[in-house]
Amino acid sequence: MPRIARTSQDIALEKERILEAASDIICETGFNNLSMRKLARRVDMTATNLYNYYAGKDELYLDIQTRGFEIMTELFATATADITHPFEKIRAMIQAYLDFGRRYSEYYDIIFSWNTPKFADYLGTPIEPTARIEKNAGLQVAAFTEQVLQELHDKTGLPPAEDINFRAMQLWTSLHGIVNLINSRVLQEVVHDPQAYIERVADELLLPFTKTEKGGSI
Amino acid sequence: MPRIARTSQDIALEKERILEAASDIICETGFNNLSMRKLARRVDMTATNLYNYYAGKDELYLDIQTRGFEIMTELFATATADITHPFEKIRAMIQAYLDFGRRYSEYYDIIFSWNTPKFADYLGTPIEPTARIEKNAGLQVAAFTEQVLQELHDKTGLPPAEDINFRAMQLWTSLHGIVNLINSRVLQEVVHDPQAYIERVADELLLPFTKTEKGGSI
DNA sequence: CTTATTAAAATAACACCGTTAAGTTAACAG
DNA sequence: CTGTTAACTTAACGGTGTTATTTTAATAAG
Repeated sequence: MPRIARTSQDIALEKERILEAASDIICETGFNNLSMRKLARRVDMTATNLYNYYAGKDELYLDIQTRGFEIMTELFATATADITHPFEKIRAMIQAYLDFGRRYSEYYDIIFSWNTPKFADYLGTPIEPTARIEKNAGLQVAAFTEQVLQELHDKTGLPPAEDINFRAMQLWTSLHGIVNLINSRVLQEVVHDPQAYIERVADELLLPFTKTEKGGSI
Repeated sequence: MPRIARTSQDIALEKERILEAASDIICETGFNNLSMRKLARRVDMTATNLYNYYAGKDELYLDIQTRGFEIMTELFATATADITHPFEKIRAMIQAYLDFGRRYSEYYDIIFSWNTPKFADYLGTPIEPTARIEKNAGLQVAAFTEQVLQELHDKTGLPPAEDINFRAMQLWTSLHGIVNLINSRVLQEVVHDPQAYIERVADELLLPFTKTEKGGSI
């Protein structure tokens, strides 16, 4: 005799609708202007009712981060799709990373902000599964990078097999430093020609993958 | 016949007291737990009365950032004080930067967070002077770094004079990438041995300052 | 010593925030 | 038609930054 519950698929669909609206708000007005009340207004329900779909703002954040990683993965994939030589793939991925960081800066900031929840914060909580999905989405990006480095190693012997992980991480942390400082509007105040700076750093990041490990003027 | 206003020095002293309390709160309970009301409670006044000293939370942030830069400058100074050779000074500064980023992570995060006010946000506002002080404190750190690179150049010819600014910025953005990812608890989830990773990156950052620009195993 | 003046501090209030508890609406099986 | 319960809303709590208004208190002049 009771009212029948919606299928979990229907619920997922509604969550998707909410997530979409949250993404819109973030992209339109920035991450700081996302509030449960505004989000609710946009999906035509009460703020409290959102809690029937998301356990809280944190779970929403996790889904947004996952979405960000997915966008990133896709950007990596399309950027390297038409390229055969792994060295050029790496070059393209560097550009794709910088591109993502700046075009999707709101996603980027949520993902790497220190006051945004991270996987480890949810171990043993009800939303640990959601957090795990987020983490895996991130690891996929790392795996993609290492895979390309592996390709290059197989083809040219560089980087050494034992350096693949290190080089992938180095690419990541180096580019992250730049993107983060750009998005926080600090780099612009200190570096005279940010674009030129970025290009040169990008060039030098490729050096460990060249034969001589030197060269690469400018 | 009116009550006489306090000297601007006395006001500065009271602002200093407030800033001190704010720093304490941040260091004890984290940056996110700093609120005007909590701060007021700690300095024994009302939240609204804080506005007689600080135009708003933003101005407070700026002062905190300035303080952070000052700590950083001092750490750089003491780290290099007993070192004569500029190459070793650079090595020490790299360690000092990493040290600052982790020991004073709350300051670090405020300084480089994208949702914290930056100099450019206050051009033309009443607190532009405060913002300018903050900016200069930051530039001083950069200047310190470039100065050491200049010393090294004068002594060894490396780095080339035209690269001094670039190398200083590269040191900064590279190390920032690491510190930021550590503080946001992301690096730990992806890099197997963070400490080893950091040490190797630090080593490689020194390569452009060595004769061969190669070498430096491990 | 009182009083007018005014700086410094406090009170009250506004509009927001994330979140919870309790109540309402509405759909469906029997 | 009715009992059950899922889905949703209303009311509320304690918090936030901030402004307008009022009170308190110090001090120079009379």
